[in-house]
Amino acid sequence: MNLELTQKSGQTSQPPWKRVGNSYQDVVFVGGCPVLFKVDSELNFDYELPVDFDFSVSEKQVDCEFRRIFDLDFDLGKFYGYLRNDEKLCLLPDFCNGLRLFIAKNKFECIISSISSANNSIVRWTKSMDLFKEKWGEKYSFPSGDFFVFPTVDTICSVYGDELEEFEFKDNVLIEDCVDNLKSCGVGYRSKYIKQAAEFFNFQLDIDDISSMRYEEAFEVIQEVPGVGPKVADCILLYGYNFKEAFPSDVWIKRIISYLYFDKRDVSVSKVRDFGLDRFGDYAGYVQLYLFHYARKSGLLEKLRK
DNA sequence: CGTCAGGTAAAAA
DNA sequence: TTTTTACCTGAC
Repeated sequence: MNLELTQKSGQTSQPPWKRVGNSYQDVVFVGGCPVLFKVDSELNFDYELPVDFDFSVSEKQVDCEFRRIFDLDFDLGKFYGYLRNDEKLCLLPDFCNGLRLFIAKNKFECIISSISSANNSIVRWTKSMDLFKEKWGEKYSFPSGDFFVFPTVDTICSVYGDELEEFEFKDNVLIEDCVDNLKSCGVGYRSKYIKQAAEFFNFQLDIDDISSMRYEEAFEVIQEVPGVGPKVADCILLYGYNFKEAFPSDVWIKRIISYLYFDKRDVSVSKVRDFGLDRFGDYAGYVQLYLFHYARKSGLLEKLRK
C-alpha cells in the first residue's frame, strides 16, 4: 500500500490525517473510545490512548478498525490482474501502485465532507474540514499532542448556518463580526446544505440505516439528504459505507470515460455512471479512483481539459 | 476584473 | 426526462 498516495488522493471520506515525519495520525473511535492511530509509510501501525483517561480498548478491535479504514482486506493483486487483462485499463497499476480506498472513520464526517466537496477545490475543501474540527469538534489530548475530532450531528445542528443567521440571533452585531458560523469556514453556499443535512440525520434518517440497504436503494435514499446529488451520493456510499460497486461520476470521470470508451464523444455524467456500474461491477469504485489518478499523473487530465 | 473549479437544486425546455 | 442557471470563494 502507498500510504502517501492514499492520503493525498482527495478521497472525500475525510481530510488527510496529520502528517508527523513519515507517519500519519488521527483520532478514531473504537468501541466508543477515542484512540490515536499512528501509521507510517511502511504501514507500521501503533496507537495511543488519551492522557489522564481511564479506559482500555481491545487490541483486536483497534486492529480491525485500522484494517477497515485502509481497506487492507481488499485484494489489490487480484484487482491489478483484472486491470492488466483489460486493454483500456492495463496501465492503471503502474501509475497508481499501492493506492487504496480511504474508508471513513466516521460516517457523518464523510457525509459532510462529501457534501462540502461538491463544486469545490481540494485545497479549500481540506481547509474547511479542518476548521470544522478545530471550531466545533471535541478536543482530545494524547502523549503525541492535541487532536480534534469531527463535530457530532447535534453540534452541527446547534451552530449558526451563515453570517445572516448569526447576525439575527446575536442582537444585530456587525455582520463583519459574525464568524461563529458554518459559512465562515469557507464552505460558501454549501453551509445551508450542511446544516440541513445534519438536521435530516437528527430527525428523519438514522445514519446507520443505509448500511443494511442494497446499493441501488441506498443510492436513492441518500439523495434525499439536502446537498446530496448523484455524485456526492456515490462518494458517500463508496467511502462512507464501503459499497464498492458505486462509481462516483463527475466531470473528470466523464471526460476520461468519454475519451477511453466512447470515441471522445461527449457523454452525459448520468450515462457515464450507468456505464461504470455495468462494466466494472464490484470494482467500479476502485476503477473510478484509479482512472482519476491515472489521468492526473499521465497528463491525460491536462489533455482533456476543455 | 473575468474565468473557473472534483455539483446541486430549482426552473424551464 | 433532459437541459439551463445561480451559487460561495479563492486562485490565476
